[in-house]
Amino acid sequence: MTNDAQGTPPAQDRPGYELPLLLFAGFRSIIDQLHAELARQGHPEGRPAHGFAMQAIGRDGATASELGRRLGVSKQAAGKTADRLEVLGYAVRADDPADARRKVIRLTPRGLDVLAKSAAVFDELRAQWAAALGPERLRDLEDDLRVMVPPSGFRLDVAGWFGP
Amino acid sequence: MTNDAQGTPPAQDRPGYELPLLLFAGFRSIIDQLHAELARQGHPEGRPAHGFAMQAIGRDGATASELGRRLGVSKQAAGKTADRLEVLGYAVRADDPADARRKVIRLTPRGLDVLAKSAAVFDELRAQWAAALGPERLRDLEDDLRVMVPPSGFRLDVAGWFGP
DNA sequence: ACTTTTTCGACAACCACGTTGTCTATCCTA
DNA sequence: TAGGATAGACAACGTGGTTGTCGAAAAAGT
Repeated sequence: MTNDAQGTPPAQDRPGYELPLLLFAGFRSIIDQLHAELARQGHPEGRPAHGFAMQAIGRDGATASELGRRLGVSKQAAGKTADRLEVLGYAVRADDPADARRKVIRLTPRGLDVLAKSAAVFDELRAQWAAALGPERLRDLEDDLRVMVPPSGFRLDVAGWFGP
Repeated sequence: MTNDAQGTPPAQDRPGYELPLLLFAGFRSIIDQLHAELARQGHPEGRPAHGFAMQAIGRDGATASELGRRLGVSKQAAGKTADRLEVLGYAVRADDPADARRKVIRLTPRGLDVLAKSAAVFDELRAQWAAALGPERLRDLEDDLRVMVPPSGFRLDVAGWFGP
């Protein structure tokens, strides 16, 4: 036995702190490239948070409360994001004739365009990764990540990083 | 040739948008577990941003300007973070006798304790990944990420997500 | 040695994005 | 029909960024 005692962790060939940094840098790199490309394609205003919100709104629209639940934030925060999307021309709010309380947030054609372009850019970026890494290694990477991440949805409350 | 034409991207077996989500979820999962464990070990106040800042301060200390450069944020933002670390008891500021302008931010024993505990938890978490995935696959994952992320340092300006 | 330029820290104003709490209107149900 | 749950608006606040300005101190150029 070389170093499998139960005291200090055995033979960490690599420091553990690098893993989250690499994951974040990878995420950050993709997002930055996406938005650089979107800016080039006529959408210079979008921010990552808007992209996630629009994805969550989807083609069918959503109310602020629903959006908040999907994004893992409060309905007030979701409402503010919707305000911003409205100002930027990516979404509109409409009354729901069936329920006078609800105001459905729907994407405008411009918003749907961002969504479509984003999907295309994401695919293109993934293809670049596949070309650099090899398709099967990228699949492995994705599979491994899928194993390790909790199945719960993706929370986007990056403001206070949790905690009050 | 099955699908290597240069038109539309060939046979995207997987949608590209999942990759960044998985990367972020992996990062988020590790960070959340780290802070849950740190809270359990007597540091319930720490936020991810503080951890990164303390890492950047290091054992030798740093000035606000240096800290800002290391973190990729303005010196004012770094100064605010230092204020917060000071309030939380993780850092202190001291005059530099050699340069009356500089005020060196140094970690307190409590701050160094967070750093040490964080390193241990990161190692432990990485060991969990290695156990679940297999050590060589985890190494592959890290290597692949290292290939894809730009060599430039890790920017932590998560507030406005870039842009004004 | 003396001016000019750079750097540092502080202060202020502002913005983005989250939080809680409260309030009213509306819908659903017992 | 009364009561509870839900939607959205509004306010106050916290945190973490950003710019811009300023004075003091160090460095650099004559």
